[in-house]
Amino acid sequence: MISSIRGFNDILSEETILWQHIEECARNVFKTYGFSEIRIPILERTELFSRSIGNTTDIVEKEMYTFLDRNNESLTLRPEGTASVVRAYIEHKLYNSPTAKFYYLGPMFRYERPQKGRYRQFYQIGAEVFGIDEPRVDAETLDMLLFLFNELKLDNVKLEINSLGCKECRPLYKQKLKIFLSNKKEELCENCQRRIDANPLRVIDCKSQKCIEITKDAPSILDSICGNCKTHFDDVKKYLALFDRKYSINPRMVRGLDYYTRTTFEITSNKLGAQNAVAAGGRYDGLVKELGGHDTSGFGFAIGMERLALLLKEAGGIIEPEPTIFLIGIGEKAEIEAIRILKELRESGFIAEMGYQNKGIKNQMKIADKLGARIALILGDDELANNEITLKDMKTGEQDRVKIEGLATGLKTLNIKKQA
RNA sequence: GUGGGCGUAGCUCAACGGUUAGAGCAUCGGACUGUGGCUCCGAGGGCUGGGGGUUCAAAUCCCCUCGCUCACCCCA
Repeated sequence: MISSIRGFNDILSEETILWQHIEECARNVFKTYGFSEIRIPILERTELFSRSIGNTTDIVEKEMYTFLDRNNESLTLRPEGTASVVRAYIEHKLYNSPTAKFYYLGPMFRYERPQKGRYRQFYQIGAEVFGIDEPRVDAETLDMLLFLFNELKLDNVKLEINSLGCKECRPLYKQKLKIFLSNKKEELCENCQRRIDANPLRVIDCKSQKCIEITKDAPSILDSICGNCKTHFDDVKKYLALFDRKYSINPRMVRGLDYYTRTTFEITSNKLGAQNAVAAGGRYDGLVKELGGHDTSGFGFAIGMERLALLLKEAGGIIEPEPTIFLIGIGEKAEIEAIRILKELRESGFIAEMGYQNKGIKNQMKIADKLGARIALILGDDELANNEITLKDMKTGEQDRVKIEGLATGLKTLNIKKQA
């Protein structure tokens, strides 16, 4: 047996029904906020990711699916979506549009050890806004994301925000923190001793009780950012209040991608295991320029599809299957007429299935039952002789003969079609 | 890359080192040739993840390997 490769999963119908529901909700919500869909390639030049995400990040250093194609060019399966959207924005000179707001959805690839809510091929729904560095954009985009969660009937998630400052003030904070940490180096956990140089911000995010204790009175980034960044952050909070969104401030929240500036955020749940973020993102004001465009600001987020689906299942959000009509034809003549009816029903928008007559009526009824059919239609010689068909309600067990002519119209009044 | 837990039928799980590896659910067939759900009867389905070793004898003990899973790391 040939199996799928590690961390690459088949999404089966039970799951795809939920995924389609999520996607449909997302498309509708994003549309009302003025976002349009962009479809970006799955493969990009490796350089795009190393330059945007950051050469020293784990993603670029050890998690990318990178290979040489037949032209000896280094290509990479996208580990995230933002870089590609930014590239497309620059490449197609989309900065001429007054509203540069895009959303995308699709698979991403990272070579990591799979665990709960983390796979090597995983799906994200993301959105990006370009060209406006107003703090209202941050709040408005967060409002959109939270509205999507509202629409999906998902509560029990929480929004945490932070500011990482800009390219002027963050290095100063990093330095300050490094000095603080160096003095306590011996007391930190093994991981964090290594992190002091590699990624000092990570230390204040460490889960080890020891490190939490030690970093209690470490300098906070929010006390260290510059005046402009501080004003921006205060305004984001002000606008979030105007959009009536609740949040908490977490000055210890760190993001793994180098391009983030100022506002960053996470939406987390305690139902997700160790990978507790269902969505995350932030502002990236230097990225467009870094990738060769004008000095254009950006703000965006990505939602983890598998994690979101997990939460919806946890919350018991079961999607009702659409009602089905099951046709049973008895005998050759009846089968011919049943096929005609089957086609007519489908073309009228009903979900219709038909049994196989050599199975016998009893077994066909069983199949109808197992499929969860709402209505069974039975056509035999008796019915055929009178141009009628037996209509059985599978819930109540009641049945009646009705005229074949006008059947589809009649069924519509029974209200068994999907509610629009 | 590191560590823990687990691999027996499609699924959930039994089986002290000792008959032909079982049960429930699911599937298929029958009781019931024009009527589903309930009940009863029957059937199919297993290289016990793979390889090696110990033993008269291994699903069971040992070693290796692969896979799944959770966690670290990291992240959506």
